[in-house]
Amino acid sequence: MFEARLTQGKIFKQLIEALKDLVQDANIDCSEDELSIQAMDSSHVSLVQVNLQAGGFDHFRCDRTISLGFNSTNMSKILKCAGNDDVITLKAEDTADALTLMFESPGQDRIADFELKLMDIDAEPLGIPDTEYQCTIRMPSGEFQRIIRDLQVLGDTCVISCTKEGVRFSVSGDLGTGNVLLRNNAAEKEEDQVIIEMEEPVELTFALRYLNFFTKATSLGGSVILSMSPEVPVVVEYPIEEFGHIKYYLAPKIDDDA
Amino acid sequence: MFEARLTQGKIFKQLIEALKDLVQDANIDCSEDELSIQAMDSSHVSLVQVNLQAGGFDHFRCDRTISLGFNSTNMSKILKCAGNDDVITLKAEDTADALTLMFESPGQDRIADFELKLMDIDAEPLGIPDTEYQCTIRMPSGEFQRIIRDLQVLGDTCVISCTKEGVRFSVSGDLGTGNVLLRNNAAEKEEDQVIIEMEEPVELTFALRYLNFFTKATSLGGSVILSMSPEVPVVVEYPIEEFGHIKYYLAPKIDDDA
DNA sequence: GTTGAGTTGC
DNA sequence: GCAACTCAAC
Repeated sequence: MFEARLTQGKIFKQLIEALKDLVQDANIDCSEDELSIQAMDSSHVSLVQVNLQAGGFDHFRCDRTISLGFNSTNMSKILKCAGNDDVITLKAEDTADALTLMFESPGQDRIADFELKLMDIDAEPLGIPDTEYQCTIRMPSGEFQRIIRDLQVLGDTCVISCTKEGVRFSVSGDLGTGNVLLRNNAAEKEEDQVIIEMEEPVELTFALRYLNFFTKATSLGGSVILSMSPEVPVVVEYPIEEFGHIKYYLAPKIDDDA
Repeated sequence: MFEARLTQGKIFKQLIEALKDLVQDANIDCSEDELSIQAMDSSHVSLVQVNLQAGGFDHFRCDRTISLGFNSTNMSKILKCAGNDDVITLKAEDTADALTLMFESPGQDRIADFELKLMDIDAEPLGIPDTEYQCTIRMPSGEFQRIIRDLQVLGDTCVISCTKEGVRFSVSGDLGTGNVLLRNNAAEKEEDQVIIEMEEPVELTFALRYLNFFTKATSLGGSVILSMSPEVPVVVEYPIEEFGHIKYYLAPKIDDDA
């Protein structure tokens, strides 16, 4: 059987919220080492990938690898029934067609359990090579969210160009154009830092619509890490301290103009 | 060329917010002395007029008078991309069809620049005689906002009557009637003062809808000044300390009942 | 069109 | 810290 107990149930709530707008159905894959979720969005443009290390749970048991296919809207509905301070426990028998979610209030004076019906989902083979990237930008996640939200006012496509000095987000549309430049900035507070590691400058173009979906993960942590290389998908990673991460992949638009 | 730098960018944000509900399109007119905006509201009932002295900017350069026609909704959208603590710089070439807005974060580690496409607007000839008024009331701007908001509950028309003793705002509607009387009051704090200067008592009737639009300027300053004479438009002025003002003009309703 | 969440100002 | 407002999701 599978059983995972998470004192900070809020993290699991936030993770599901951070992918439900993007993917309809997905598998929770559990091994004895970790819980992971991988899925492409409905239009097969982007990919989301969640990893939670077994050690980050307060209790974790997984007798055999198991795939639990869920509908993210329904999962979200059930998780709305959990308080942000609740302890959340996930349970499934090896052969079960349902996932049990248990919500315990901090004082244990309220215990709720829900069963979410599961579904069989064709697990798409998702080979994600763990490559080196030419540019890596760590910045405050709130800042990234703000920039994406702002630029959306002006258009639906955004150019991200990274040099040693900083990273520039540009948009152009009917009302006009916009640019936001963040300088490499080793602020005192780690959460305010903008840290760029770069071998070669990189400039890529993306659909703001998807970048905006990604920022639903903002509340999971203070930092976001963008990794870019020419002609390959950008990785937008929200690390979850001592526990894992949620990563989004989005292929750049190809400039036919060039 | 034209270039104006404003450390307190918030003021410009607030000004645009204070007129965008009232006017769709307007010109920013710049001379070497000042930046001004004048426009009638869409239904040609009221008029708004902004003046900012060149000396109030941290840098101001205007080689030749220039009119920059903008759509206030679009301007507002772009200004939403500026933080309240940002330094805002406006720039335009003499022949430009776009206005450049630059937003610098306090620490300068974030620099954003936007271009707003401009439009040609027929500048309506707006002769505003600088007359003496029979009554002038200076009161806390928050108090004025509160009164207008409260009275709107009861009706859509408001009578303002000013005597030496005080100013009375009256409304009458289906639910009942309401009156708010403010006494002449030389409070210690200047911002709490209600100061009435009067030659003859004046009583005028106005549409609350427009007075309410005017109160969008409340955050620009602690005081508002109402100037009234019989049968001419009231002036609702929000002074901006050491810098300029935003003034609204609204014609009184004529009592056919009388 | 309705509702909810986030953000921002008081 | 609270409330209003605005934007986005359903």
